[in-house]
Order: sequence, then C-alpha cells, then structure tokens
Amino acid sequence: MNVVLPDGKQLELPQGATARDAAQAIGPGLAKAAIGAIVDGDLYDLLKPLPEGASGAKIKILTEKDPEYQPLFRHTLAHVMAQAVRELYAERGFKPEDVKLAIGPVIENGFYYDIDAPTPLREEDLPLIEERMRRIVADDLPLQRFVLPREEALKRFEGVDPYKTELIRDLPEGEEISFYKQGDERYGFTDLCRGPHVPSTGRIPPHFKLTSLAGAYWRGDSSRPMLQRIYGIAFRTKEELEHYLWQQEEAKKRDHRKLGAELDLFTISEEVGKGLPLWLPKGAFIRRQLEQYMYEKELEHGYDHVITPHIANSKLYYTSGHLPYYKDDMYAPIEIEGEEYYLKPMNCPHHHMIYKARLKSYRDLPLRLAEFGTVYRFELSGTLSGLARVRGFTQNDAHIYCSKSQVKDEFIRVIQLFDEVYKDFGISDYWFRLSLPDFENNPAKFGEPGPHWDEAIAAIRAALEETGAQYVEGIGEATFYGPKLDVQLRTVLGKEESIATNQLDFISGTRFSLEFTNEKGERETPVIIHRAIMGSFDRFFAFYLEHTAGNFPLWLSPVQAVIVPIADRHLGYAQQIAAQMRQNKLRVEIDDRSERMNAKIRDAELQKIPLILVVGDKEAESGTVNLRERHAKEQRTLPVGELIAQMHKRVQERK
RNA sequence: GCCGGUGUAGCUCAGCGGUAGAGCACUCGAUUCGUAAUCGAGCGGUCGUCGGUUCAAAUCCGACCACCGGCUCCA
Repeated sequence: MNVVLPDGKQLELPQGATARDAAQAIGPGLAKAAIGAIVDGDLYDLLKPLPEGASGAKIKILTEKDPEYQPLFRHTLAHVMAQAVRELYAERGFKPEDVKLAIGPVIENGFYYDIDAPTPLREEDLPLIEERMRRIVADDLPLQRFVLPREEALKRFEGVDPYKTELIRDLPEGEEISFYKQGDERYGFTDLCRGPHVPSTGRIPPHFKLTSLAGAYWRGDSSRPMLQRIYGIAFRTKEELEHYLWQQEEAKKRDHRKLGAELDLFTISEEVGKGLPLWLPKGAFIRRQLEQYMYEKELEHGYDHVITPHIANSKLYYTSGHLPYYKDDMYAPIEIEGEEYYLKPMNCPHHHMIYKARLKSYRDLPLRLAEFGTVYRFELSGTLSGLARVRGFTQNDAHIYCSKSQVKDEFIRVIQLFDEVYKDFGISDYWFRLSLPDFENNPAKFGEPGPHWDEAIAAIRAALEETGAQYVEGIGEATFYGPKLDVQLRTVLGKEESIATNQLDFISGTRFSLEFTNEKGERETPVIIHRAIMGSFDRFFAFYLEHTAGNFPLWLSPVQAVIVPIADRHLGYAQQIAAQMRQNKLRVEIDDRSERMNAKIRDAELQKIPLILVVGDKEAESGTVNLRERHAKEQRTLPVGELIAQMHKRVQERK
C-alpha cells in the first residue's frame, strides 16, 4: 500500500505495516524518535497496523515534540496505574486477578481507571501507587499489541473479570478485539484495549500525578456495582503540569462558596436544612438587582409577569404528568383537609392555569407569562453544592404560549434575549445544546416518533441557524414533552455546566386542555415554550460570582464606594460627602474605625469594593475626593460632583 | 442515595491518650497616621452528635449528621 507523507512524497509499504514501519522506511533517525502517528486525522500508535486499504492515506509521524501525542501516554499511564494497583494488592497477599478492572480511558487532562479491588482503596494508597508507577516507567517496559478471536478473548476473562467479559460481549460482531501488553507475565500487565499507546513505558513523561479517588458506578448505572475510580493528570512537560496545578489553585480561590463566605453574600445553615441557602444582606442586594434587571428586560421583550403560590394540590401534577413519575424528586406531600399538596417543583402548571383562567384568542398570542418562581426539588444529598445545586431555588421562569407557526420566531426571540442578557454580564463563552429524544432506548419517556417531534426539532434548529447561534446536539436528554435547548458554559474549574434551559412543549397544552380561537373561529391548542434566561437566580449568581471572582461591576456592588478618612478630624467631611452621594442613590460606607489608612484600604480591597475614596486635609479644603479604583495602584483627585456624575454614567453603562 | 476524604473559637489552622492552643475577626484602651495589616489588653470552644474502650478520650473504636471530591440525577 501507499501512504502520503506531509511533504507530499509517496511511501510504499507492505500490507499490515505499522506506523513504526513507515517511520523506519523514512529513516533510522525518525524511527528512533517516533512515538505515534496521525493517519487521516486519527491518532495511531506504532504498534497497530495501518488501516487496510489505507492506500493514499495521509500519514504524519509524531515525535515527542508534537503535542498531539499526549493521549498516547495518558492512555498508557492508565495501564501502568492498573499494574501498580495489582502490585500493591499482591503485596497485601491478593492474587492479581482479585483486582478487577473496568475501564481506564483518557480524559481532558489525564486519565482514570475504574477498579473493583478486594479491599477498598484508600486515599493514602495513592502515593504508594504513584511510586510504583514511577518505577514501572523507569523500567521502560516495551508494549506489544495482539489480537484474539472473540472466543479466546472471552476465555481470558470469563469467571475472572466480569467487567472485561461484559465489555467483550458488547463489542459489535466483526470488531477486532485487541490487547496491549507491557512487560512480561512476571513483571508486566496486559489489558483489553483499543489503544493507542506509547511504544514503551519509558516514553511516558514523568510529569503525572494521581489526584483523587472517587466512587463510580459500573457503566454509570446506579443499580450496578460501585467501583473505585482513581483520577490522574499527566502532561508532556513539567511546566504544563505546574501550570495546571497552579490554575486549579487559582480556581479554588474563586469558588463561589468560598467567596460567598468571604464577601458576606450567603450562608447555608444545617438547622435550616441542607440545600436551602440563606441570602445575607449583600448577596440579597445583588440578587434583587439581578431580578430587577430581568424584570425590566422581560417587560421590554413583551412578557407579562405573574405571581403564583409555592404549593399546589397534587391534582395539578397528575394533570401535568409529573406525578407519579417525578414523585421521588419532590418534597413529600402535605395533607390538608383530606387533600394532598406539594411544594411546587416547577412553575409551568400554575402558569397553565393562569392561561386557562380567561378565554384566549389568536390575537392574545404569543402570550408570555413570566415569574421569578421559587421551586423545591428533592435533589440527592450528594449532589448539593453551594448555590449551584440546591433544593430550593428561584427560577427566572417564563412560558410562552403560541401557535405552531409562531414557534420558530419565538425561539429566535428567546435566543436573542440570551445574547442581550449574557452580553450585559460580560459572559461571552457560552453555547447552546439541543437535546433530542432517544426513541430507541427510552420509549417509555419519549413515546413514539412523529410529526410533532419532527416539527418541534426543525423549528428549534431553524431558529438556531437563523440567529447564527453556536450549538451542539445531544441524543436522549430531551424531556418527555419535547426537545430541550440548554445553555452551556464552562466554570472556572473547567467543568461544563448547564446554566439555563428551554424546552418546547407540545403535550401540556393538550393535557391541560389549553385552547385559543384561531382566525377561522376554530378551537386550537397552543404550543408552549418553557424558557429560563438566567436559569435559576441562585445558580446564575453562583456562576457569575466565580466568573467575576467577586469583582462585581459598579451597578451590582452592594457597597459601591468606601470613604476612608485619614484622621478623625476628616470624619465630618466624610459624612458630608457620604450624605451627598446617598442623596444621589449611591451606596457608600464610611470606614470610621480607629485604624491606619493602610489597613482600611487593604480591607476595602479584600472586600472588592469598586471605589475607595480617601479624604484628608487636601480633599476637605478643596471639596474633592481622592479616588482609588479597585485593584489599581494609581489614584486621581476629583470634585465630589464629578465623581457622582461618573458613577452614574458607569451604573448606566453597567460597567 | 452510593464510594473516598474532612469536621478543634466567627474564619484559617496547630495539638492526635494525661488540666484545650495560635493568628485573624470581635470588644475595650492607647494611637490620628496620605494609598494593601499601629500597639496593648480582654472576650470567645461540652474539640460535629450519640454511644463504647480506658483510671483518664479532642486524641482509640462504632453509629449517625454535615461538608468536600466524584458517580448518579436534574421535569
């Protein structure tokens, strides 16, 4: 067969040749330096034969200088770790096969392996495992790849490792079943593996570290065994590893739970209940600002605001179809006068009843009902986290009732509203995820495919295309009543998170017998768009707090400025300008503690107050303030009136 | 909910079988100072909870609770 090198040269190779053979054919120097290859865009190792019929394939030999080879050593490290764990247990008197192995893939910055060990792994085992790993790397065990027929492959694992057995059984017929072996039977490790790997363990850069031990269900299914997952990170260079660790440290400083405590924004009290946050005055102020902002935005965009109670009769949720399917995710019912009431887990049914309260004409549509609706959901205790995952939260909720022909335009308006709002908050790195139904694997949830699904999906796709929004698609995450459009972003810790969600609903209209009279005088059922721009105020606030590291812009800062009098004799002047600023609706505090100015400035900086106003003799005489901006060393002096005008301008511009 | 880890003063942490400690914060006093921590004194803890072992438990053991890292879930 023929392969094409990056410089366009053709290379003739025998059938079954590997990338190693290709490198050798090019030259002995390259053969020595080679560590992997890119073949038609796919990462290959030196051990696996190039794809059959690869004639004309473009091949690029990788050396340690090419960052693309990173997954190779991360993958091999997972194997090295598995070997190390087996060695550790062998030392503790177990047989190697007592340590059962599930999967060990490459992930974003490293790798993990899911392990079923005879005794639980403990955190203190990690350094022991890491030490053995370093030795295996130093011993430079060569890797080999071999293929077995399905029967023989199964024979290796049957009755020994149920996980590998299941993996092989689930491989599609005709799929090649390959193994990678490092070292030998006496000192080494063999694993069922698709590859690719580095050619020997000595080629793994020593810049790795085991980071954590965690539980993980076999195949992510909570009804199956809980395995132990060891996470590791690995990089090509020491600098990359150190940079990553530094980044993680920095990110931890921005954790909204930490900042929430440091800046007196919110607290969670065990006595109130877990997942039920308490907003302290400063946090509550910002939350109110967010609500006020959204309230005005929604007015501009043609929404009507409604208010509904926090609980509802169980009948409402039978009508909606949420009971009994979501009963386990709701707070237990309250029995009153022989009837059951639930804390509301969502606002839609209440809004549907508002729609229904008066007869509707096509002239009323689209009808956009919005509410900052507080809902309660019984989330699993292990998932709760600060304000980002709670059991009681307030949604920036709205339901848009419209005709089928209006769906696309309404979705466009929703997407545009996202753009507008997120831009105002300086959030630019977000994308949409269109979640589609999975009829094949979950017919109970999604029912039958049909034109309503097709039309709904087509309308959302059209809206996304027309607005040019960035989006990805995912199968199986739709709701039972329609496709879902989530808004995704990345937290400071690099994790992808859904910040908001929108759903198209062609079922509730029927379930609740919602109607409108169309142009022809006929009764028609509206389609409903569930939309939440900020998602929940709680989670949005958590994200935004991390995004800004607590450096809120002036319009959102609970305290916009702190006045620092240099000595007590300047207190009168400080009070005078504070009064003047407050009359102009500015939020200002005076630091009148018996502290040195340096201490006051330091504390104001730590509290991330946007403006520090130092006043001393010079300022009092001239009616000015000395302004020091947050995190800026330089200062300027300006008249109080001008300061007020500048602050107003910034508040206006939301800067 | 499940797996692993952690719970000592409001916060950050030391102490890890023999009478509970430090810094910061707070209160009081002194200081009145020009751009990131002035000095001194005082207040403050049934060491997460309950039970066990021991002459003696913050310290060892068990159960529970909360939190952290994951898994799972997210209408």
